[in-house]
Amino acid sequence: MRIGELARRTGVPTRMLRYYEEQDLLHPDRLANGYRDYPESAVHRVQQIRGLLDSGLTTEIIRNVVPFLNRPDEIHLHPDCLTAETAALLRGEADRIQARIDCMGRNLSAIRAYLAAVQPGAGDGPPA
Amino acid sequence: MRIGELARRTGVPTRMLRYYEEQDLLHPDRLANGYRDYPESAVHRVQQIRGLLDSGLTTEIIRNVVPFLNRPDEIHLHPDCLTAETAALLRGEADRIQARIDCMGRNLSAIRAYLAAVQPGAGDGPPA
DNA sequence: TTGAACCTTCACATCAATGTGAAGGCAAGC
DNA sequence: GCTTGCCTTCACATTGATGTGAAGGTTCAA
Repeated sequence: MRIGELARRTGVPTRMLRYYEEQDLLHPDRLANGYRDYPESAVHRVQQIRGLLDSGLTTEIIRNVVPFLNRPDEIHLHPDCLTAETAALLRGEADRIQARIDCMGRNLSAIRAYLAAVQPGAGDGPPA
Repeated sequence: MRIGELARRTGVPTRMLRYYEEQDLLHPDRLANGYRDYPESAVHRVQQIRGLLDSGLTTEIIRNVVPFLNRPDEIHLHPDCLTAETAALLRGEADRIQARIDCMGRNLSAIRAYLAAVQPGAGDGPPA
């Protein structure tokens, strides 16, 4: 598909899709006329990128982890290609993501606890 | 304590501590000479702010939720002070934080699954 | 063949978070 | 008193992710 359709289907502006390509997060083919040509899987890929970006990761980090996020049915990288350094880097990123999740989880609990204490029964479905 | 000690104890530069104050995330008292005077609890508060910032939240969002993150033993806000709008806003923020947690959790799982598939036993403790 | 709706690249603007440093006031010790 | 180290405010620079728009090529359909 071309860039406009991908933008429509993901809600990500074309400007950003080109930026992600510049940052080596996407690698669309080119049609004869120079237009970018994205595979169907790009929709999922873009959603992953957006989620990671929204979660505070930089494009540099995402560039490192995104090759490993493909669906299992896509064979894309042999374990042989995974150097020890890359694996360590990946584990490091995973740990940092875990720390963020933990941090947000703690704070979220505090917020929810506060809301529950102040307005019991609100937000978790009506009591009848 | 003064700003220098807080910076040392949290690892956050004084520049940022002043910025967080400007953003209404911190409200230190002032000594007679104009120096900022932080309570002991500011250490924890700053760590919360850093964690949320690292998790991709903006200072605006943090400003909205941070008053409700105090320890339960600190009575700081009567339920009366919580307008319906504030509660709704808070629930909205909570939902967005939840969405981030979910998103990061999915990506984290994918990364960990990949690592586990490629290097079973690494990172989860030695097999003996 | 003209116009609309795509696409291209390029460039400059913006915004939030942060770095850096100048110019100067205050406090403690020598 | 002077130096040293802390603090103050102010301002300008930078970085990463974006917005915006110009100038122009390509379909396609009326």
